[in-house]
Amino acid sequence: MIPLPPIADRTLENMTPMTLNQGFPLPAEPDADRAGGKRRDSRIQVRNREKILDAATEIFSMYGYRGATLDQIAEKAAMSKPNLLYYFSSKEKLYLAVLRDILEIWLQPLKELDERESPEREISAYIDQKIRFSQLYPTASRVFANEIAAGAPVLKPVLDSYLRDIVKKKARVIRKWVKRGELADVDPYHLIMMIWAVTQHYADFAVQIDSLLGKSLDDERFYNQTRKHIKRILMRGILK
Amino acid sequence: MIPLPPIADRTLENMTPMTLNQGFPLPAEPDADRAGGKRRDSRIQVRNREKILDAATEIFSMYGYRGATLDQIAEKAAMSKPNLLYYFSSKEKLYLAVLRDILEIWLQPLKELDERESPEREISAYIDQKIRFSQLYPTASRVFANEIAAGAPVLKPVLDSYLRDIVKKKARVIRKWVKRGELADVDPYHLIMMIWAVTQHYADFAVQIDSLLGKSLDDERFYNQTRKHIKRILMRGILK
DNA sequence: CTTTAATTTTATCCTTTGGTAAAATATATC
DNA sequence: GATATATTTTACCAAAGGATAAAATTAAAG
Repeated sequence: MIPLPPIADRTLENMTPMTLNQGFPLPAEPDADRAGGKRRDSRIQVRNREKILDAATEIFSMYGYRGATLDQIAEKAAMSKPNLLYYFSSKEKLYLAVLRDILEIWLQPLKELDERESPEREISAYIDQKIRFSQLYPTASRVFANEIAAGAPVLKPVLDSYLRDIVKKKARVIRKWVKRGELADVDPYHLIMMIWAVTQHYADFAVQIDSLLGKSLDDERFYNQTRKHIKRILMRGILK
Repeated sequence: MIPLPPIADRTLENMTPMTLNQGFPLPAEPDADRAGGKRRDSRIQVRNREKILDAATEIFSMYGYRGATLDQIAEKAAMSKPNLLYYFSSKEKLYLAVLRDILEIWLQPLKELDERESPEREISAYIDQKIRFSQLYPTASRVFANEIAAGAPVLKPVLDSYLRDIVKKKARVIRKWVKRGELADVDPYHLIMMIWAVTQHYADFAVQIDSLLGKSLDDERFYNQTRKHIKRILMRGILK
């Protein structure tokens, strides 16, 4: 069992940061929630958990933690609510599982910034990865955005420690590039956030973009045009 | 009364775009919802509506339409729920009122882009206004973001027509600048979205930024640093 | 096959939530 | 200050939503 404090006085609803996220990025599922018995990870088990996580990601992405209902998620996953609860014993645990998955893929690209390479190559690759994430996991991106907008009740501890450390480290990399004269004199933090902002925007505001242009990143042409355009302007803005 | 179709089969919950937004940006409150009688706009009336709208904006910004509860909003507005419902007869109407207010200020700056001025001056001013909006109305920005993430159940018609037209018009302005050789060869739509993305990010992800930097746009120093940084990179990226 | 364990369904519970009715109180106008 | 109107409070209600219990079904193992 994930050692959650009692729900009553400290819930996601109340926006209080969770107390548990000590092991990082998020507490490794401590074998916890799987069906009680012995015969684990049966084919059916794996398939259903995946179905549920997908459905949950989609619903959470639209309505946030509070606005999403288990009924909706169950319906999207094509199973009954109690059946869903057989796999994830509470809405909160399900949400945690979803966030855990998202965080992992969200963080990965940043970690790869390598000061030994040229900023041109590295930042370009980073933008590529971020926009690819927006294309592949737009719902995940929105779940993340929602969590932040809600005050990061779950992720706050992660932001405050883990993410903070990584970003600090990568800011140093960028600063090194600036000192070496390979990059214009930009603030590393603002640069990183600018890249996040622009790339995530295409996932988070996909509906708006579709309204204005009738296009989405699913369209390979549009995807590439977007990618190149972002890179052109940003790279021009920051390279010496 | 705002002529809303019956709630049962067509609600925000169901994400179906509202059918009403024909008058634009959003249906002008057709005198509708005020307390029934004659003595309108009493001081108390104005004050309470404002209190409610503020509270609602804050709560909606955190939890979205579905996740927000009237109890929360009432509490934040320091009044009882039935009292709140005396001023706005339903959650849906309240949400509409909030969105109406937001849309107005959100749209304004874009309209002002003027092709007779230089792009340098105009785009710079536009960025200034957008970042100022993020500073002054971060919650409004998040309500907007939430609405879009939810599939724009209310704003879709507005995006599809009104916003679309404005953006199209302004894209033409930008294209003109490009043709005149005052601007690098950028795609107008992507440029506009890039500006939206970057400026709104500072409102929508304020919690994340606070985690990473311990700063917010409320801090005048940080505000100006941010503003200048965004402008420096973007302007450098797009000016000839 | 039979037996045991895993999965799914059905029925149900309690709390929250949007909303109403009507009584009570405050405010303004004459 | 009496009367009419506007505002606020109190008491509810029905539906939705998270969760549980236990029966029914399905799948796996011997």
